[in-house]
Amino acid sequence: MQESSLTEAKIRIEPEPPLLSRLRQMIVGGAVQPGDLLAETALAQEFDISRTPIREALKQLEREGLVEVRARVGTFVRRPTQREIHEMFELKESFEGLAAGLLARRGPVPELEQLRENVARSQQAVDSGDAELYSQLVHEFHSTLVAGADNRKLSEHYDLLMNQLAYHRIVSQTLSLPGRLKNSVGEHQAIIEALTSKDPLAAELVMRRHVAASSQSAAMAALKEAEEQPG
Amino acid sequence: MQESSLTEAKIRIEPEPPLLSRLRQMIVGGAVQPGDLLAETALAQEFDISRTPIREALKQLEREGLVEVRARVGTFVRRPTQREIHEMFELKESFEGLAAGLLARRGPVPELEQLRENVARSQQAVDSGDAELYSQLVHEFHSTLVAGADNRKLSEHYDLLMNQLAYHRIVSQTLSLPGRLKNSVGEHQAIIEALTSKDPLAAELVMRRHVAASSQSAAMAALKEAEEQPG
DNA sequence: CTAGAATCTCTTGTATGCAAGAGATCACTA
DNA sequence: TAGTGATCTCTTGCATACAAGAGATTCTAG
Repeated sequence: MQESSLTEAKIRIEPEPPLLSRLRQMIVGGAVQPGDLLAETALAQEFDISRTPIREALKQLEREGLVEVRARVGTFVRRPTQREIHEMFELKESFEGLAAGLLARRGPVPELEQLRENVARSQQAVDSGDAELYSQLVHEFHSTLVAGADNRKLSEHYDLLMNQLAYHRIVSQTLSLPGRLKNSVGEHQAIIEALTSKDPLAAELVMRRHVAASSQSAAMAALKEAEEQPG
Repeated sequence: MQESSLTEAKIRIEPEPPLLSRLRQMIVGGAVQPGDLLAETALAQEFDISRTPIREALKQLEREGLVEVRARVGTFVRRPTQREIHEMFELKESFEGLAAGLLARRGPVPELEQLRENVARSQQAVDSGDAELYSQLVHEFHSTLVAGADNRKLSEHYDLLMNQLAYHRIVSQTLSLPGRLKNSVGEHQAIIEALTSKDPLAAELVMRRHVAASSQSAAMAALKEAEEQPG
């Protein structure tokens, strides 16, 4: 292969093609349902573009586990199996545990203050009974925590995972046992305390216990959904 | 979107397109070096196929972090930054720790016997001074352990990670401090004991300590390589 | 000799036509 | 009516032509 005469490529953040983002959002946002056909021709017309870029985006989404491309049959929105959901929750626990450990090791960082503000707002949401807002804040808490680990590769893997869990997150967060809601605020508070205690391993274990607990109710919600919508 | 009239797709293992595998192997195997240009036209001629499938494979590899596609300039083999290498070793520790915990929780499984055989052969390789074989067995030990966790999503993420670390694994395993080699056999033996002790958390911690230790020497090797081949 | 602009070449991005196959539909037969 | 076969339509897979831009090169002016 020919050696490039260019100097080392500068590190640039490349914006993701909007087409890919839009298609992904259609899936994780629930605009299309598992089992739905995503035909290249139809999408090409809808986005007023040729099949080629559509095709590339769909291939990408296949690699992300969001769709399944069946040769000469069609591209379908994928529904994770029960087993995959279980596996992904195990990974989620590991990722967020790692993030908590790394964050605790970093010491005082801006993200910690964001987490504190998040908990305060979450408490207000619980007090005012705004389940929708609370659900959003819970998601934000976990995202902020992972971002605070300051490990981009971890973030990449985490985003990949959470996209696949997205539609299940919707049901899990909203349908989870009401009793867990206010309890969750307390757990988030405890997590912050562990993060500031400068004991990374303790922070990791507290985080993992929290994720495992919330995953349990989320998995139950996912199971319930699977029963209601038999494939 | 039109609902598919098909019954739920059966779970089938789809073989990966050989083209993609071959291109990936060219990169992780070292046939092409970081910075090298992978021009679609040249590859199309080399593989006697049109640009379209080549292009799709390259996009895939970009998503895997192995190449960088610069619009209207070229597709180049990517060299991970020092920071990324550090981040990936952190992830590796987490992944293999999770795998050890899951494997320990599973109890007696065939993979454990494979690991014992691996250690026995590794000891022979050390005794006979076969560094090449030993390096290969070390890799096999870790692969077997992750596979034994019986979590496919974990395996997917792990494979993704290890492909990116592949060319660094080459140097790290072969160039790592000779003193660590025989020490490593002992550590592998200790890991197996922890895996059979039915204490998942202990197994995880032992595994993570081992990975962290070996990562340190590997990171040193990667750093050394980076100095020798300035971008 | 140097600086700068125009040009030129090589690259990827996109559109489109055709091939091939999977699956649904419909006709036909026992 | 049930089963079976051919056909037909819709899908993705692949090849290719053209567009557009980045960067190296060359030419020109000072």
